[in-house]
Amino acid sequence: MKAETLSFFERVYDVVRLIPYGRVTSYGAIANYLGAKRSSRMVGYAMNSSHGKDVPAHRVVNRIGLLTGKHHFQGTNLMQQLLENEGVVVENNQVQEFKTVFWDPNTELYDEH
DNA sequence: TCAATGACCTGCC
DNA sequence: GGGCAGGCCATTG
Repeated sequence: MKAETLSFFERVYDVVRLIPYGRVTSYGAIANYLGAKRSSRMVGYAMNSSHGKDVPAHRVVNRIGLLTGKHHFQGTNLMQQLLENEGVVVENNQVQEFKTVFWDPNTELYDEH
């Protein structure tokens, strides 16, 4: 909430907000986009602090498309509901066609054709 | 300041 | 091919 808070967390939020509608990404992809591929855990940790912010954390899943953070959402299947609402097929807490709905900031934003 | 946590990822058995 | 354990880095107590 202060200038000091503006760090990895805010950067993660910014990238998450850039996720298009009906698309999802992984923690590692965001971390890699931030230049800290090894800080993938920090991305998830940042999401933990994203509560109360306009950050579509439901669009962020692990590298296998598993809704690991669903447990942290308000409802039990709220995260899945939001994803399905955007057209993302989710089953057993797992995103179907993950590679199809997957949105890699490194590829989409930079777009190094 | 030190130590522990964490919505992960990669590597090894 | 599947499962288990360790490591990384930043934030919080």
